[in-house]
Amino acid sequence: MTKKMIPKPTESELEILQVLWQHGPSTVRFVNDELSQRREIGYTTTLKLLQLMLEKVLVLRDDDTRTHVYRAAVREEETQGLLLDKFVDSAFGGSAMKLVMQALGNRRTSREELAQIRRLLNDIEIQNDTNSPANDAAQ
Amino acid sequence: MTKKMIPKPTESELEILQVLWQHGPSTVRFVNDELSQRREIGYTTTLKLLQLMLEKVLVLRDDDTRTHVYRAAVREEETQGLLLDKFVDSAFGGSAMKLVMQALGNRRTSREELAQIRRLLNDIEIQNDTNSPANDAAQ
DNA sequence: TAGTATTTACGAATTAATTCGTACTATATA
DNA sequence: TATATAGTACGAATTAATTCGTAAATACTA
Repeated sequence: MTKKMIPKPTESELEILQVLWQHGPSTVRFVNDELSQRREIGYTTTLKLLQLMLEKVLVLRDDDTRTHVYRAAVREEETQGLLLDKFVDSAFGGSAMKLVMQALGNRRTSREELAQIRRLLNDIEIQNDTNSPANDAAQ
Repeated sequence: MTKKMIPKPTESELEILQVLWQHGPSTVRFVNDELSQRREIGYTTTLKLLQLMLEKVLVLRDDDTRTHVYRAAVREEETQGLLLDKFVDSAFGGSAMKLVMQALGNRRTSREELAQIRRLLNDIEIQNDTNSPANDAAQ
């Protein structure tokens, strides 16, 4: 049942995935232009990164035309979930709660965002009650 | 005004900081024993890591006795905050909200934890109202 | 005291990530 | 067509992180 195991993208690879997730399938030129807005980076560096990402199957490419077009091979939410798990583990000793509290506590959060989180909390609570009334403690 | 700039700890350095934060000042031997419970690692590797961390001033050490004692030089919350900022930026394109939603959505959260977050949300809302009634949007 | 064990210091190998130069090929244009 | 432009492939240098071996010093123990 060989599950599709996403390799953890590196910092640079993540930058590129962000571009592809946000703008859809793109040429090396386009990706490089985007990255260049954030930092100094040569064209062939971007090209090489995309080629390496192709080997790792983090991206796919259409090379029918001379100018190749790359697109993300991994979903945004899935990848973020993977990274989040590792991050919670390495930086917060496994406590997602601590991370959430820290994230909410240390920055300005608008009324709209607060409301959004409350809605999510309500949903979660309903889920908890519906599915297992006794299970009010996490693992 | 030379602010104290914390260098971003690497993965391994973070592992060690976790041990020091959790157990307080420790010998190389102790840190190594702790790390060994999680993964394969040689004694001199741990030693070397601590020595490098000393240079970066991520830790301090007491070398009055032959067996040196290391302790964290950076605070847990502060370091986590720094890492969180970078992580939000690199993995979530700067959106702390997306991260929080993902963190809450993708795992079981107990009733007690939900209540804890609600309390925090209330506090934040009061702060928002008190300090700047008009400012209900984060930049 | 003689030998064993523990510890520190430090050089250096290894591995992974990032970066870019150069050669080559295809396309566009003067 | 000949020249310039834009693209891909790929080797290799660089840098950072991790790992460990070995030597030297100190402390323990038989």
